[in-house]
Amino acid sequence: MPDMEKGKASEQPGLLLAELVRVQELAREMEAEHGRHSPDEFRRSLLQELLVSIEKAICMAKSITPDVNPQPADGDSPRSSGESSRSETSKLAFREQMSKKRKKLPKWTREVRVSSGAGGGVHSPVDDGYSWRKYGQKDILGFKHPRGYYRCTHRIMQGCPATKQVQRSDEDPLLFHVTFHGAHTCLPKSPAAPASASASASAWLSQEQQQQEEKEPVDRQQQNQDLLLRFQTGLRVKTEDLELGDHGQTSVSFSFASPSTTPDSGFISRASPGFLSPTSDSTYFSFSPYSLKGGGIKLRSRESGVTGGNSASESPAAADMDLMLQELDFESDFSSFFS
DNA sequence: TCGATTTGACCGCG
DNA sequence: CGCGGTCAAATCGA
Repeated sequence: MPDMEKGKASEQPGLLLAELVRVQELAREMEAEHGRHSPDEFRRSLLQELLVSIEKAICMAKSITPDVNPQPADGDSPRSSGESSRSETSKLAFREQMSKKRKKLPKWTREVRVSSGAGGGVHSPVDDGYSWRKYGQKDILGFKHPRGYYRCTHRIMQGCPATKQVQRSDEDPLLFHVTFHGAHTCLPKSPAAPASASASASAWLSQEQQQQEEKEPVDRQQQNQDLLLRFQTGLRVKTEDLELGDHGQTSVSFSFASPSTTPDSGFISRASPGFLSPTSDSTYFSFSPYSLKGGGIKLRSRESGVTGGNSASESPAAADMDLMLQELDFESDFSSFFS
């Protein structure tokens, strides 16, 4: 079950480097934070994030180390079985390629909790700054709620392999287990000259994200802060909904319809599930939502997505990014490396 | 009109 | 053979 085989040796180094840079940034942030009176929670988040980055870096390093993954892969050679109705060999080929690739992708999970008081619990505010496109939903044995499958919107355009699965917790409807597969390779259009935070941030964000963003302009001051914080606000805060209530029935409109739902419901954004582009030298794209929170900076979140991304019936009050990283663990495949 | 989501079918793996 | 993951046609909605 080695999930993460030695990824493309050619790209891993870049990712690794990016991750290391991130680690460094986080460390600096912590250092800067040292003398300050920041909330414990904030520190803890930072630390946690730092740990995660380190772990990722280690995994990547291992993955590109020759002897760590002796298995050349593979076994899924072409199945001799008769061809399935799903005709088109090209399709099949594509699939096999995909699945083969998937095995190489790193995978990690995190649990995320939404703090919406409103009994809503209707949507999962799990967002990480990337734009995802849902491509499936399935009821999973043993789970009360269906699991949502998302992949990076830029899969086609940029061949970004990142995917994630969002599973609402059985016990706590406000808790979501998010499993990420693969790192993002999609990138901002090389922000050659990141003159302003917004500029760079926009570059990083996808079109739709921008669309959403534009509805919620970040005020100037904030932008400066953001700059300091390395675009932490570049994160899009959007709500994605999973199933609705208990019936498992789905209805997007519904979840977004509730104008009165709690303002802060929603959102958790954590960034960095993806890595920086290997080719980019843009190390400034290091998101760190926690800083936002802890730093006392509040994201104006009327667009927190709760309301479908802008209908903002919410109070302009800054939502205190109630994000909580409950736990963040690397999956078994990762642990397999350490054994 | 076009991109995103829904949803049932398909398919490989265990 | 069942389950989890993905595909893709139909549908939604901005």
